[in-house]
Amino acid sequence: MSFDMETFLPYRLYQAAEMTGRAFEREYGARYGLRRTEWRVLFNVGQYGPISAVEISRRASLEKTKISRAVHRLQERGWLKRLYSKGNRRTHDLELTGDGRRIFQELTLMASEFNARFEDKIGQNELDKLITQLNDLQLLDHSTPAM
Amino acid sequence: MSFDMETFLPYRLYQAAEMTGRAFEREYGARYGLRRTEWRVLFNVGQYGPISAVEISRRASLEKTKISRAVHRLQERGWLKRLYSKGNRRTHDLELTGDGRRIFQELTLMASEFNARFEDKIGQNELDKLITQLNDLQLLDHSTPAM
DNA sequence: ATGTAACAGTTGCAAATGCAACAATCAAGA
DNA sequence: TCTTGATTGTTGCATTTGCAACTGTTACAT
Repeated sequence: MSFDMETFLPYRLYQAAEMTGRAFEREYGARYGLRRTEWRVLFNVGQYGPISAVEISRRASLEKTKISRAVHRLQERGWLKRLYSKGNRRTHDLELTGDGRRIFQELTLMASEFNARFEDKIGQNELDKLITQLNDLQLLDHSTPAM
Repeated sequence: MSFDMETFLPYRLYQAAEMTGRAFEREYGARYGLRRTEWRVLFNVGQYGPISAVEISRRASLEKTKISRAVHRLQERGWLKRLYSKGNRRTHDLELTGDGRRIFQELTLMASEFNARFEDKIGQNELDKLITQLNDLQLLDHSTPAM
C-alpha cells in the first residue's frame, strides 16, 4: 500500500532511457540512418576497438544477436570491418574503417553536445554521481542468460 | 577525442534500465506471464486509476499503441476493466478488477523488495532530480510524434 | 450550424527483437 | 587421443515494436 511506483528503479530508468534515447535519436536519426543498436555498437568499437562481439555484449548489456545483426549492417555500409588475424578462429575483433571513424567522431560530438544540455540542468556533480552509481549497478548483474 | 561514452546519458540509462528490467523480469516473469509493457500499464492503473490510456502514455513515456495492446491482454485476463461511464466517448478510464488488484499488490511487494536491494547502491535523489528535469524538458518538446 | 482541426484509441504492416537451437571452434581432462 | 563441455557467432521463427494511417468523437472558430 505504501509503495510508490515512481520510486521503482526499473520503471524510472526505463522512462529516463526512453526519453533521452528518443531525444537523441531525433537528432542523429535524421542525419544518418542509424538505429539505436547500431550506434551503440559503433560507439563501442570506436572507443574500445579492436574488440570482439562478446566483449561488446558484456560491456554494453546488449544481446549478442543484436550485435551480430548490427555488425552486418555496419559492415555493409563500410563503417566497420573484421580482423581475422587472431589465432582463435571462433572470434574476431571489430574495428572501424576510415568512414566509420569519421561518423564516430561526428556522433561523439553530437553526444557530448547532448550531454552538455543536461549538465546545466542537473548539475555536474549529480550527473557524475548518478553515472558512477549506475556503473556500480552493473557489477550486480551476474546471471545474464542468453547474452 | 575526449569524449567518454560511459558518461553518455542515453547509453548509460539504457544499460541500467536493461539490467534492472531484466533482473526484475526474471522474478515476476516466472510467476505470472507478464510482459514488461503489461506490468507498466498495470502499475499505472493500480496506482493512479481510474486513468485513461493517454494519461498513462504521458506519465510513463509509453507509446499509445503499446498501451492499447497491453490493455487488451490485461482485459482478457480479467485483471483490468474499462469504465465507459464518462460523457466523453472518445476515451474511457481504466481500472483494476479484484483479481487485478490482487496481482498488483503482489507485484508491488516484489517491486519494493527489488528496490530495497538497490537502495544503498543508488541515490534516489539523483534519479529523482534527473527524471524531474527530463520531464520538464519533455514539456518543451512539442514534437513527440505518435505518443 | 458547419466546417476544420485536434484528440483518443485502434489496426496494418514492415521492422526489430528475444529466445532457442545450431555450427564451428577451442579447452581441458581421462 | 578422444570426448565432453564451454565459447563465439549466426540463423529460424514467433513475438513485440514503431510508425503511419485510420475511425470515431469532440472542440472551436467563423
